[in-house]
Amino acid sequence: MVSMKEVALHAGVSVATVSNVITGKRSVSENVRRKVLDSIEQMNYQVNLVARGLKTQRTNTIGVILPDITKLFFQKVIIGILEVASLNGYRINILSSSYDHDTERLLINMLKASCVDGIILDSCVSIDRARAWADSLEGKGGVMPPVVSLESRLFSDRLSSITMDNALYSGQITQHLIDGGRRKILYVSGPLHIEHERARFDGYRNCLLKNGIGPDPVLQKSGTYLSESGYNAVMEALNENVRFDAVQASNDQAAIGALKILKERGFRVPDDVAISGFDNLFPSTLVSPAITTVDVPNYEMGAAAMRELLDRIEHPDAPPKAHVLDARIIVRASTVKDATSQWDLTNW
Amino acid sequence: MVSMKEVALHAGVSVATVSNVITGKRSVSENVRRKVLDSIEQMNYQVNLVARGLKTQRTNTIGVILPDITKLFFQKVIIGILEVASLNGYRINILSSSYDHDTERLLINMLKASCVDGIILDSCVSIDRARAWADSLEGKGGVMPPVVSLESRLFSDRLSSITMDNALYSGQITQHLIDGGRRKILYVSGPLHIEHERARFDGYRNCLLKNGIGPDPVLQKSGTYLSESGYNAVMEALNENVRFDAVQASNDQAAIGALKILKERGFRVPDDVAISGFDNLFPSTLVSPAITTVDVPNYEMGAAAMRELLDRIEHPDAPPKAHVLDARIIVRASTVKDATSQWDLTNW
DNA sequence: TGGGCGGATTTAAACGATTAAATTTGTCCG
DNA sequence: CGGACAAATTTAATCGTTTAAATCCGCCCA
Repeated sequence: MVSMKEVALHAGVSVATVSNVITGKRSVSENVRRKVLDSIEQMNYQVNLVARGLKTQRTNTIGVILPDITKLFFQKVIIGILEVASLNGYRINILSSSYDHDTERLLINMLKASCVDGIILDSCVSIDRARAWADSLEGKGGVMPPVVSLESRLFSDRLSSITMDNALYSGQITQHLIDGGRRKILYVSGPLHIEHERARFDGYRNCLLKNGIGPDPVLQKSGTYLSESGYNAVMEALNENVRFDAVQASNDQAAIGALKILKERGFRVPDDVAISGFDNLFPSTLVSPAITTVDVPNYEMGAAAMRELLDRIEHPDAPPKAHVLDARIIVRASTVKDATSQWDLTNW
Repeated sequence: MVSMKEVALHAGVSVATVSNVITGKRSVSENVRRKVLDSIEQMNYQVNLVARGLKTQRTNTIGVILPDITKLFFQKVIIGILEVASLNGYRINILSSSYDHDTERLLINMLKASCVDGIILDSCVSIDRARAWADSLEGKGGVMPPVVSLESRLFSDRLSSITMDNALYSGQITQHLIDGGRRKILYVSGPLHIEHERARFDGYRNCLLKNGIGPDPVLQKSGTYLSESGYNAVMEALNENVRFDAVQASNDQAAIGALKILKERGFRVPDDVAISGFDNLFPSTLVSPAITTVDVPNYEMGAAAMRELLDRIEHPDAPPKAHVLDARIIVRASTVKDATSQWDLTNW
C-alpha cells in the first residue's frame, strides 16, 4: 500500500500537509492543495483507516451484538441500525451471541479490543444475573465505549435502552382472544428467564386475572423460540388431553408451529382453536389462515438504538435515556374467521 | 485503556517481554511469564487490536460484499461464511452494495482502506462491464487483498469463484414443466444483465428449443427480484390476453408474486397454471400450493467461499480455483397436483 | 580463568497516520 | 526599509503494538 509519506514525497511537501489536505482541518493554500490532490490521484493513494484509528482513537465503527443474527426478527433491526449508521458515516460490526451469556461477554471484550466507538447490545442475560452483569460491564480498569441496550431495560439506570411494552400488547392479545369467546388459552412462551419473555407472559397472566379467569398451569408451556417448540407444546397438550380453545404463542414461529400440528390433527382454525403470535414476521401472513400478531417495530428499534448511540457518543456524560416504542396488534384470520389479510411480500 | 507499557511497568519488565508473553512467539522464562500474566489480570489489560493490526498488517477480518444483505437468500450465505470464519479466528465485515455498481466499488475501496485480509464479493457487475471492472480491481498502485467471487465466474481467470450451474437446473425445471404437459411457459426473470440471471434464462430457452418449442418473446417478462415483479409480470400477461399454462420464475419471490395474482384471478394452481421458482427459500414451502423450485446450496456457497478465501490468504500466489457446487430441483404441489411437502420451519 | 554459546531480556525502529508546537513565508503598514 | 502579524508549512512527538538486532547473563568447558 502506498502511504502518506510517499504521496508527500511525490508532491514535494511534508506528510503533515498531505494530512491537512485530506482531513481539511487546517487550511492549505490552493495550489499546494491541488498538487497534493494530484499526487493522491496519480498514486492511487488511500488513507489507512487502521493507522488513523490508532492515532485518533476513533474507528467510526460500532459493534452490534444480537442473540441470533440469522433470525428474521433481527433482520429489520439490523437494517434500521445500518441505515442510520451509514447516514452518519459509521460502519457496523454485527455479531451473534447465540443466546449464550459467555459468548456475549467475549464479544463485548472483543469489541472493546477493536476500539469500536460504541455498542448496541441485545443482551440475553437472565433477569437474576443482570446486576452482576451490569457491574462487570463497567470493568475495573477498562473504559467502556457507550452502550445502548436493545429490548432490555435491566440496566436502564446506567445504559440507554430501547424497548417496548411487551406486557401491554401481550395483554391486548389475550383480551382479544377472550373477547372472541375463548376461555382456555394455551400459552406457549419462549425462555422465561429473558426479560421480555417474562413480560409477555405476565401480560397474558394479568389479563386472565382481570377477566376473572384463573391462570391454569396446565395451559402454560415454555419452550424455545423455535417453531418446533410451538409444535411440540401443542402436541404435548393434545396428548395430555388438555382442552383449549386458543393458543397464544409469544412469537410467530411458535404460532406457526402450533398451526401446523393443529391442521395435521384436523382442527379448524379459528373455529375450533384460535391462534396468535407476536412480532409480525412476514411468514405470519403467508400461512393460511394468516396469524393474528403484534406488529413489533423492529426496524424502528434498530434505528432508534443507533440514533441514541450517536447521541451517547457525542455526549458521553449525558444521563441515560429510556425509549419505549409503540406497537399495535394486528387481527387476522387465525383468530377472527372473516378477517382479511394480504401476503406481506416486501423485503425478503 | 490500559496499554502494554503500563503493564510492563507494573510487572517490572519491558514491553517487548509483555508482547512475547501475549503472542507466545518468543520464549519467556516461566516466572517472568507468570508475573506478566498476573499484571495483565490485575490491570484488566486487553491488547489493542487496532495497534496490532497496524504493526502486523493483518486484521483477522475479512470483508463481505453482498448485493442486499436484507434478502433471505443471502442469510444462509452469511451464516456459511460466518461459521467457517469464526472457526478460523476471523471476523467478518458485511456490507451491502444495494445492487449498485458504484457502491460496490466504493465498498471495495473502503475495505482496502480498512486493511481487511480478504474479500468475498458477490458482484452485481453487468456482463458487459465485467472486463473493465476486473482490470480496475487490480488497481495501478494498489495491492489488493485476495478476493473470492461468489455467484459469478466473470473474473474466474484471476479470481477464485464459487458458483453453481444455473443454466442446468433452470433447464431441468423447464423440462419438468414440459414433461407435465405444459407448452406455453411464461418466464419471469430478474435483471438479465446479471450473469446468473442470464444463465437461468438461457437454460429455459435452450430446453424449449431442445423440445422443439419455439421460444415466444411474448412469454418472456423481465423484472426485478421482487415478488411484485412476478405479480406484475403475470398481470401484464393476463391483461394482454397472453395464453400460458405455466409460470417459470427465476426466483421464489417472483414465483410467489405470480401465485398471488393467479389466485386472485381465480386460476387453479397447478391445474390451470403450474408455477415454479428458484432458490428454495423457506416461504416457498409456506404458501399453498407449495412452490416447485431449485434448492440452491446457499449455506454451502458461503462456507466454500470462506474456505477458499482462507486458502488464498495462506497461498496468495496459487492459481485461482473455480468451484461449481451441486443443486437439485424440488418438486412440489405448484407443478404436480399430488406432490406432498412440509413447511420448512427451520432457521428463521 | 576466560572465551564461547545460547537462552532470556531489552533497545529501538518500525507500522501510517494526526496534531501540537515551531518555523517559515508572505503581507501590510508606519 | 523593517517590523509585526497572520497564514502556510514543517518538525517532531505520539497512538499501542511487533520484531529485528543488540545486550545481558549464566553456564560449560578447555
